[in-house]
Amino acid sequence: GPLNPTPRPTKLAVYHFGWIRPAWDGQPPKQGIQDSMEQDRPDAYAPGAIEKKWQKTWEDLGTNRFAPESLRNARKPFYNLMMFPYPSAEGLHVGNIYAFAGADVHGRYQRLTGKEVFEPIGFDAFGIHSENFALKQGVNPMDLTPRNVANFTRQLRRIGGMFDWDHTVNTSDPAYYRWTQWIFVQLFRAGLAERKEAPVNWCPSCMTVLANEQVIGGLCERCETPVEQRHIAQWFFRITDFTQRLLDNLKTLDWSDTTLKAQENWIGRSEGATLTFPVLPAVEGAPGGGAGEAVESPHDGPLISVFTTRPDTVFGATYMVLAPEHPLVGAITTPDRRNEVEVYMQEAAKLDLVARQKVDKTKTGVFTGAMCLNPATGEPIPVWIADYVLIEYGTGAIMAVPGHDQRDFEFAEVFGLPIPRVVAGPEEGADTPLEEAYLGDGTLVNSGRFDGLPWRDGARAIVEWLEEKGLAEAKVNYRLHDWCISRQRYWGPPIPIIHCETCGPVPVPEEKLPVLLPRVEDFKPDDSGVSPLARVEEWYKTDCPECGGEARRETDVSDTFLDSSWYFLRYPSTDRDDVPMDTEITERWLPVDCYIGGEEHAVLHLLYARFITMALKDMGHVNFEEPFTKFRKHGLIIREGAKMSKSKGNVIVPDPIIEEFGADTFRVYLMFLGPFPEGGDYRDEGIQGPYGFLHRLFDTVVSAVASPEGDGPPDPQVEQKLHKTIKQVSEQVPNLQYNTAIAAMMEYLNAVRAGGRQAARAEVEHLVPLIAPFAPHIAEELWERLGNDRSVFEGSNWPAFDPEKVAEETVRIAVQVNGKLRGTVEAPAGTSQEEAEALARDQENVTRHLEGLTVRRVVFVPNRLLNFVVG
RNA sequence: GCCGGGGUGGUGGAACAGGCAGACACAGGGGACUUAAAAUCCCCCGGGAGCAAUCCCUUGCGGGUUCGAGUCCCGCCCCCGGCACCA
Repeated sequence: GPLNPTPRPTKLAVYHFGWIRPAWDGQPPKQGIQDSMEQDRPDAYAPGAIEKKWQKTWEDLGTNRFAPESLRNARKPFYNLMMFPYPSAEGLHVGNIYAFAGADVHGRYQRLTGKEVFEPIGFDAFGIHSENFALKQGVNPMDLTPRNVANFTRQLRRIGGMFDWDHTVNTSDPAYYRWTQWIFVQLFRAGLAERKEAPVNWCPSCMTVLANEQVIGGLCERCETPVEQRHIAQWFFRITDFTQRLLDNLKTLDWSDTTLKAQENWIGRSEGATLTFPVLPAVEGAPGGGAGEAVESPHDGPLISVFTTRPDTVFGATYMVLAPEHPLVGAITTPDRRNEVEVYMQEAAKLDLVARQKVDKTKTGVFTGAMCLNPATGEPIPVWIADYVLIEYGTGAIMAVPGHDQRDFEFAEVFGLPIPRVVAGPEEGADTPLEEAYLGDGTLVNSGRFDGLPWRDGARAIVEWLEEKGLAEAKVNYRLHDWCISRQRYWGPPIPIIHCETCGPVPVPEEKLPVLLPRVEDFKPDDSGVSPLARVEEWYKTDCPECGGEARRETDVSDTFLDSSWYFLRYPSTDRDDVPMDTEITERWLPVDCYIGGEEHAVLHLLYARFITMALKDMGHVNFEEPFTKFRKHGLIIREGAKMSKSKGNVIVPDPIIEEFGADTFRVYLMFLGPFPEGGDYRDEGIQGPYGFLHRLFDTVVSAVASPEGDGPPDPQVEQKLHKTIKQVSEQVPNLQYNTAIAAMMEYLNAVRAGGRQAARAEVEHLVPLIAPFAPHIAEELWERLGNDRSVFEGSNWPAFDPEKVAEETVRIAVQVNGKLRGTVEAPAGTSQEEAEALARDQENVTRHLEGLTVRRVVFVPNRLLNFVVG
């Protein structure tokens, strides 16, 4: 250690495996507070010095770095991925460290079991977040980002993760976004990227378009400003072409259940039918229509088609509703209603999404004057427009069944429309009045020849019946929309398209990539609906790659989520600048073996990454379609009852804590707070526990090495406990049950030191690799002091337990009388019921409770419990 | 409203597959060592009764199944996260 300085090692060109004894240059590092208190004790735990020493050793020897050849030839590859951070100006926060430490524990564990673990980290540096911060500070993001990245890198090294710094990515680096643009071009060529004018979510504060996924309850997810609707030409990725595959593949993934469920809900599959309602010609006076007879043939007027999940209720459809934006509104509105309809449409357009989507808002709407034929009843029904019908879902129009849809019920009540019953519950008849929409199970009533059918069968029969007339079609609808990737901002990869008046949108040829983002001092977005790049004429003026004529570059940049949708594909191939992915290396290392990240990305990032991977598979660029074999979410760190945030003032800055206690202690503490997948409650004093534990561990191992008694045999009971501990930790660590694994090691160390006894080396040496994933520096130091000349992480140092030693020799059997504990007996394992009963009856407290009572039954669970049932 | 997850000491949290509730740790109290501190070590630590042995109560609430329920079933209450006029 620092006390035995050895010559400075020469940097060895040996990567990853096969390095020789680590050495250190002997310069005493700057000491933390705890270190300085220990400076007069030669064998005291000095985390600051130990951590400096080992970080330098790992760095000098390239312990965690892969040479391209090592990547190519790996025999037991394990790709351990964690979600890369956005490099904020504030630096790493505790939440980042929690996530990275937890993922690093997993990677280090895998490595201790002999896997070759690739654990990269990078920076999600493009995006509105960085840009807004740069604007606020009046700095150019091109200057700010490298500073933040440098600071993050320093902090990341300090926490002792086994990151491969030779394979890092920065999404704002042209060497990276060149390939992000390449992906855009591939999608364009495959017909998966298209430009269309569409109503989009516009954040008036961020002054850009947001994807649906970035609108939370009608508010911008970033600044919580109410989102407006705008119509702009945008680039969309056709993720909806993959909907069913994205849904079906979920079954094949080893992911957290909650994450799978979130994806499933987001995709939002609904089964139902599209039904067609013919609009009746506007006739003066009474609207026609032969009552009682179903429509027999399609007619030549406009048709309104609706999507419904309840075609069985079509007999109860007493009116129709179109979304105010529905294209047919203008065509069908009768002249006398035109003014009122116009006014309503304008009102609806003005409302922002929050106001419009208020569920408890009183229903509003207006009659268009048009009538439709209900295809089932043949009755004319009025067509309304109302803002509770959304243009973006289904067909933008509904058949309203007030008896069996609560929203329709409320609307019908406001406007005095009829509310017939067409489904009757078990206790109900055809005429049972409706107090509210009836949504339960039941059979059809008031539905002509379908009366009496259970509603599911009725639905099928009615669709078949209407299908024959060409008025219905079974249909599956999804909630998922195409992914709008255009952003009218500066800090992102320019979309690699050139607009030519004669050729239309032309992709920038692959060999001309990247389209460099120019340095622009005035990058403030404005309300114009176009990117600040549209103000840089010398940049956007260009020639058409096809006809050579004058053309204009696309001035929008792409969504940050596109940057992060493929970064894991790039990491192993960063040695190649001629291709996005090295085929051989990609086949060897992907898909990712284990991905650990926050649940906040359960739908956005994970869905986009799956989509991009699927698209690349179809185009032949990769040979798998699901990028993450296994995904585990980590929890959140709570402090003072809330998620850490600057506004709540409950943020913990990690650097001073690492300075005072060391990264090892901090890591162990974070992992000990609570179950990793659930998170935990950060309490400042709590770090004392893990600190004391590592301290005792250090003292115990050092004294076992130094003292002559340390060479003696292990105490049999301690040894038994050791094997049980190895078993427990080996089962829990791979399942991310870190808190209980640490507790087990603490318990074991307490047993080793019980009564202040001298520990034997044989009792503690296996503890070192067990703690190594959590506290890698102290583990290396102790491993060295135990006389090993190679890293504890080299080879397969994870200890095995001896099943015979795990088996109990004596057991404690609980003795109950009528289920209440009245004593325990110690007996050899495997003691029979008769023997156990005899032992139990020897106990005074047991006999006292049996006295004068008849034992009716005895329940015996071998090695665990004996229960006398008396009465 | 719908879909997840949860409710256990002063606190964070343990508890295999229905079998000794409260592991491990923090905070608190007492002690050893020390001029003093740090570090380390030992003891106590859910509530109530009792000198004690011991007994009673206790896992959000109310029922149930069982020899036995924190764990399973039924009905509630509350908290957290996600989705939400999605037809």
